[in-house]
Amino acid sequence: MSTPDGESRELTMQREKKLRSISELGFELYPRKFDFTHTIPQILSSYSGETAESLAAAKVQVRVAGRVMTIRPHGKAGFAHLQGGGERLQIYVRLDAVGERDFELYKLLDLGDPIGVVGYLFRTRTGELTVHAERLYFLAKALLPMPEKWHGLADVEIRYRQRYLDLMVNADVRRVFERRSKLIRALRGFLEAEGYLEVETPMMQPLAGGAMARPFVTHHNTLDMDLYLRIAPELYLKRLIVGGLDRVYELNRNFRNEGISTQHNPEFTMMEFYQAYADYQDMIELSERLLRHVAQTVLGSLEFDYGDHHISFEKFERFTMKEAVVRFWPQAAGDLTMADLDDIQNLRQRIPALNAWFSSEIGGAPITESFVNQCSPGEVLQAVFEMVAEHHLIQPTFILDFPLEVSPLAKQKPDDPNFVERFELYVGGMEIANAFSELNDPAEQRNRFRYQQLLREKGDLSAHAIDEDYIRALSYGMPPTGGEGIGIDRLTMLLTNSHSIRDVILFPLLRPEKTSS
RNA sequence: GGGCCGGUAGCUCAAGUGGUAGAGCAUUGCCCUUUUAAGGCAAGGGUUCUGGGUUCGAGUCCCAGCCGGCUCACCA
Repeated sequence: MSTPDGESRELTMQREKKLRSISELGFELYPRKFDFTHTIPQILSSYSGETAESLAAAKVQVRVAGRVMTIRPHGKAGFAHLQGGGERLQIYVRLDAVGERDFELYKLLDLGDPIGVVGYLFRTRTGELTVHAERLYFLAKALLPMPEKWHGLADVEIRYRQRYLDLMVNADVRRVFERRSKLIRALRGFLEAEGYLEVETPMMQPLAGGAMARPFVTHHNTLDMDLYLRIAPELYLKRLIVGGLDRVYELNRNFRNEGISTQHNPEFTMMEFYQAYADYQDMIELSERLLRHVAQTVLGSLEFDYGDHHISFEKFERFTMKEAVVRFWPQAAGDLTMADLDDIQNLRQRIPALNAWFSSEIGGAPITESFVNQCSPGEVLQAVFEMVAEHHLIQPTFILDFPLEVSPLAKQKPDDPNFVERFELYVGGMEIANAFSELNDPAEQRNRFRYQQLLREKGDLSAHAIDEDYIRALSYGMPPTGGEGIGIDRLTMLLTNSHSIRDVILFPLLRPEKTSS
């Protein structure tokens, strides 16, 4: 694929031959630069309103560069479209206007060649704004053929592997990444305005903490030590809260050595932010304002379509995890009350009926018997929540109050120590954010880590490691703090109506390309 | 890793129940000074993903493998 063979080799040889002919005409093959007066979007936005008459009177001179995307020769004249800045502008090249040498160049152009044009603007008989060329400049050769012009580039693998081709021919792909950039700028702008300081903390960590996931391992030669690519910046950001940076955020990559899916890429972008003297209720309020701000900035609206759904950021639902389970519990699995959820034996007995409903109605994998019997009440509750409620959470919904056992870094609820002050935000059936009142009692934190250590010894590779250095930091006194992480790729998916995370990551991880000999 | 679907010209796709592998675009040559999926005439281009098997005969049927997509699981 990367090295052309067979027929495409022949195409390359044809184009190399043209390149030699272009050289023989006296053109420099890979010139250093091209001075332009306008970009293609500038010409389109400035002169699209002008009539043929006003253009003929003004005879606006332009120097403009772009990639040749269409060629329509007509004997001793011809048209082409140049593409730049995601837009296209037509040029008209005629022998008597550009001269023999430049017209020979026009005839040697291939789809994909970057060129420069000097000329004046006019409208063709069909009314299209066009550059009447007076000089052509050769800027580089496309030795490999462009994607097919009718169907564009459809092969999903090539779209991801050779994203530059995807960007060249699929205008909406370019718009997705422009919007992603705008989204990130809006997030930074919002947090800066709230008095947050952007920081950078280690990507390579001696312990992979701050989340429950399996890490990537690497090695430092001089120190002869293994390091982990971070699964989260969380524990470092809270060390900064201890240090008195009362509002910090980091917007960067995390790495998790887990499966790949439409919602998971091994490296993904997370924005985590921590605010001293706040709790998770404050983070809910902040999240609502933040999401409304970015939707308004990026889309100009609080409402948008996501697949078949119309989503609105006007209103955010709130349920505790237990409320959500009761609310969405399927009739097919019998009646369920809040009281039933407090009785783990009762809940366990209902799993078979729930599994039967799930496999027939939803088609997912059931909760296994060994999971139900081995795991803690909190883990069972979370599994049941994900099974019955998650796919209902299309409109923005905060799920509050998670079980203690699945939340080793969050503070307990004062009136119910089996649950913690934590929420996750769901939109479009996806988990978008995760936040809690940060646990700042070092003794309690050590107990939580010890519990995680037990899970680890039982073989749970994603259980949290004990981080004594972090406990030491907490022991200097961390103020009460609210913290949150927002999955930027998923938020981008929502705001661009993308249904695979690979469509919002320029170069998603792929299996290595098979080498052609 | 499991399930489902797919792999035919450079690209997008066709080829009843097994019977000479085709089309459009792209490419090459010629004609054409306002076209835009420009047009006209002509030409070249294939180990049908790989390896076995069944058959007189396989793009088509069987087995194994490779690659990709979707989906489920782990996870955010």
